[in-house]
Amino acid sequence: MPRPRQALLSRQRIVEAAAALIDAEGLEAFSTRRLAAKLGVRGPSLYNHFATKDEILDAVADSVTSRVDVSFFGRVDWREALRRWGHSYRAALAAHPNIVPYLARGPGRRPAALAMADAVYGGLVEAGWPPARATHIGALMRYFVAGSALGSFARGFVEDPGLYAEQYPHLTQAHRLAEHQQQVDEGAFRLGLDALIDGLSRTYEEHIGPLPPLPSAEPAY
Amino acid sequence: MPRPRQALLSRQRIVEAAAALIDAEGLEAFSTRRLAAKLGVRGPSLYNHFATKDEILDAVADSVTSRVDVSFFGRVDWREALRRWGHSYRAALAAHPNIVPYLARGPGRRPAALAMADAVYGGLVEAGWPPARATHIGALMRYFVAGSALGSFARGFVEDPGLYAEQYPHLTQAHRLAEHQQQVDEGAFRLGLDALIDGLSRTYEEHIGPLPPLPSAEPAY
DNA sequence: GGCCAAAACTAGCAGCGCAAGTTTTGACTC
DNA sequence: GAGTCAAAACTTGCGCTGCTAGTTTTGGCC
Repeated sequence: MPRPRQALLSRQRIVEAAAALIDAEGLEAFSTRRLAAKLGVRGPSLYNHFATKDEILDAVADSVTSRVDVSFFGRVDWREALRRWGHSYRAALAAHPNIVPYLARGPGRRPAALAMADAVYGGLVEAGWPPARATHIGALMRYFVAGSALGSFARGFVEDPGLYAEQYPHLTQAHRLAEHQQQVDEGAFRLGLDALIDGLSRTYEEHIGPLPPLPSAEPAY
Repeated sequence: MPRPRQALLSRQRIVEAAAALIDAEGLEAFSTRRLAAKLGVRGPSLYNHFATKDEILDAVADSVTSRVDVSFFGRVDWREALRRWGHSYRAALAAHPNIVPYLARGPGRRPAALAMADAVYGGLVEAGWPPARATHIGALMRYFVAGSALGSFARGFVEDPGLYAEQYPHLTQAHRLAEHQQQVDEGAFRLGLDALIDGLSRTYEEHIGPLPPLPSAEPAY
């Protein structure tokens, strides 16, 4: 087939199909030929729109990042901003866990990732954090969120009671973790995020200054 | 070459060479043929010792995990145990960052990973944490450590001042992050780990009971 | 109406994981 | 000591991979 009257492909169509393929089958199963087949086209046609496979992955990664909400930095108390950002960030990544290892390479030249870093860093500095500490907080939040979205903790345990019973005296119930996967993973994330922000608040009070009381309820235990 | 008088390969030799290759060139560049070449052998010979490529990766992953120290769980205060474990865990993973995405799939059936989970969970329950919370703490620590070892935050920013100057008002210094990569990444990890443990301590006091004072110094700011 | 870039194609390269079958060696059994 | 068998290397080959090169047709612009 030579050039068709109506273009079959577009960057957006490719990115959407790529994201769907990665979600469904994982990063390793994602190949240019399989992606092309999904789009009704032969492999090399993709190279009319992207220079390399990595460029496609970059575009998918940035479309995921673009769904993270950072609008509240500079608008609400930094603790609350961090909390909302954390949840939004995790939700965006957990919706596409298979590209998280790729995302974790850092912002590179991806505009959405850079815009997110800009908003977070700016908001923290404005809130009184020294620049070096603002950098650290942005980094440690990425560590925690990326780690939590990278792969389920609960699903990492095999559903085979016999495996644990013998050798691992405290893991006799581990085979049931997969049943409660979402509660375990989300509960752990919430506990960690609340603890993190709580701990950072104390650091702030010790080294920077008093914090206003937060109107919101206590973190759920 | 038929069967040699002295076996050229062994599981241990393969695992060591595989770890070195992954460290040097990354998970994607790691292939059975390249690994075999490094060992002075043709690709398929590896299959006399491992059934699949994944089985080799499993063995590499477990050898990394086996270097994490969990000996202090049940022997020192849980806060101190968590702190030491966190640092040991991160050091082990950061020494081989390229296999972290593979490791993050969870313990599976790898003995070192299961032994680590067993020690941590047992120690936390013994310290008074309810079982569900002990699970959460194990999970959130893995999130944080794996995220921090997965990829440098600092190196994720391109060393190109021009990229940031125009569009990202707060990132004018981001191009210099790579210079201070280790300080940034380790500083962020330390700040986060201390905050995490601090926050968890308050949760403990609120819901479980009083904590003894810790003899060690305050966390460095 | 002529020209050129765009967007599809086919063919092909070097490398991939791994299965199948071959050969030689070493250890064990009688 | 002879016979047997598994172990550990090999070669060959399949279908897959990312990507390059060159081809054909189309549509928009001057």
